[in-house]
Amino acid sequence: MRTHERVLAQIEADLRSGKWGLGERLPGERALAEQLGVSRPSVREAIRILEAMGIVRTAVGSGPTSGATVIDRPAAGLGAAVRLHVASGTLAVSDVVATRTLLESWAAREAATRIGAPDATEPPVPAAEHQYLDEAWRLLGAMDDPGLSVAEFIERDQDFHLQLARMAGNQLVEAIMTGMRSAVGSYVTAGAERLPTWGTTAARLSAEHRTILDAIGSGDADTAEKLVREHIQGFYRETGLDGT
Amino acid sequence: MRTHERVLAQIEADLRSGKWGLGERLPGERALAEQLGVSRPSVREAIRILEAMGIVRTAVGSGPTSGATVIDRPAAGLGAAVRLHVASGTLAVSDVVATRTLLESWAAREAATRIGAPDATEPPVPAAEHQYLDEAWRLLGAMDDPGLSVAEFIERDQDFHLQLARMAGNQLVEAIMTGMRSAVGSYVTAGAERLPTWGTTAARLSAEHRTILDAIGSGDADTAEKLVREHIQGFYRETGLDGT
DNA sequence: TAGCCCATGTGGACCGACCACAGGTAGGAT
DNA sequence: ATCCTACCTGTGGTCGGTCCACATGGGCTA
Repeated sequence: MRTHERVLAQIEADLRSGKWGLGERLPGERALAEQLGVSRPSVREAIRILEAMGIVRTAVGSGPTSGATVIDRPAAGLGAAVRLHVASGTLAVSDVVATRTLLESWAAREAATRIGAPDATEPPVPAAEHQYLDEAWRLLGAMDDPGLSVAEFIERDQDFHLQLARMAGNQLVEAIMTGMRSAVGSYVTAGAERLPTWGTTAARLSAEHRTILDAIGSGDADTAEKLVREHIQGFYRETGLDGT
Repeated sequence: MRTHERVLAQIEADLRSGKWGLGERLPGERALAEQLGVSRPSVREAIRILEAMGIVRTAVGSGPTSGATVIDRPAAGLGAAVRLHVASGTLAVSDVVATRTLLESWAAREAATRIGAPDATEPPVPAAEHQYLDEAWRLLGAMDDPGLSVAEFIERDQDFHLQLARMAGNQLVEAIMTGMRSAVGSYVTAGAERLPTWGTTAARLSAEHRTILDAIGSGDADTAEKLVREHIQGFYRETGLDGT
């Protein structure tokens, strides 16, 4: 096993054992190198990987915010992986779109179910779903601004859709959605900008968003799932990003 | 922007432009460093990330297999990201299980649909689905060996389930499934080994596998999806990995 | 002609140094 | 006593160079 892999394995074991929790700082690179009996470059390579995976963030300087801090950004690693493989041609954008449709229509169903029948088994955040729902409505209002550029509209649209994923309460699904967003966001914006009738499309998307939120808010899982699927598929078909 | 990030961005751009395709080799670390006007450690850090993401593989020595070669292992990066975040406590195993259930039941539906109504729009691999189906049946036969240990059985079980995902023809879904497998495989094996009545469970799983393959083979999408969902949920409920 | 051996190119690992940066702190000015 | 400034210190960022292990392949030798 290569040196940086040993370092990585050690840090992963320490994470698993709870030695370092969220928000805490790893020892400095020099200290870590000495503790593990390896050189500083090897430690740095391991930390680079952790950083790319969204496990830590690094900062120079001194004080409590400097050094390598444990964070929780699963979407960073997932997004980078998807983005790089789309770049290399391994992953087709159409596959990403299909996966997004799948995950998000499921999320809508799940969200509607949770809203409709509040799960009493989650005491820490009893009304979290409604909080997310309110935030979604707020984002929806922000999209009505006629002065928005295409890119700005898409930005808010993605925020809205991310909010839907969040309502399902599955962090992995949320992370995958966020990752895919960062991976293919530029393709989506480019596709939207090519549309000659963008104004019409934007209005239709907003209207659909409202029907989706209504369905979720009233706990109608079947309708919510169906609407989301048609909403996403319709947009990608229109922009030609669905692989056809 | 940090130096290794510039290197990474450059390589990603080159990948996107098709400068280096699958199976080709990147220039050597020394050459790359000189071309980009950076030091070798910076190049190495960038390559480390690409390696962790499953974009390249590195090998020492000389000859055509040495150096950094472009590969396509999206599951490597996705798996590492999921595994590390499970280790750090960000992602719950139950969320991973839920996501797996979601993706795989969709894959079963998709596979059955494809088998039932062969898609003539994919000329390169006309009978790929049937090929995968045959392979799945073969794996199923290998699981009947009564001399298998729990770990060996689970290993084949995961291969079987991966085969299902493959039949859906979505590389991202397949990669996510593979990644999740590597991320939580040890939890699954540990859970299975705790079961007092493993022999009974194994026999039931095998029987369910057969009904699933039958449903897919006959193009019955609804049944295939339902069976897979119940199959997975049943197993995780039995082993207590579903979060309850 | 067959076999061996070493030149060569590759990544792997390390060392030591210097830099930029941000906090914290001690000192001086008011 | 208070505030401000200048410096000290610890942090990651970057670099150049060195040496090593390894695998190949071609040239040399028997």
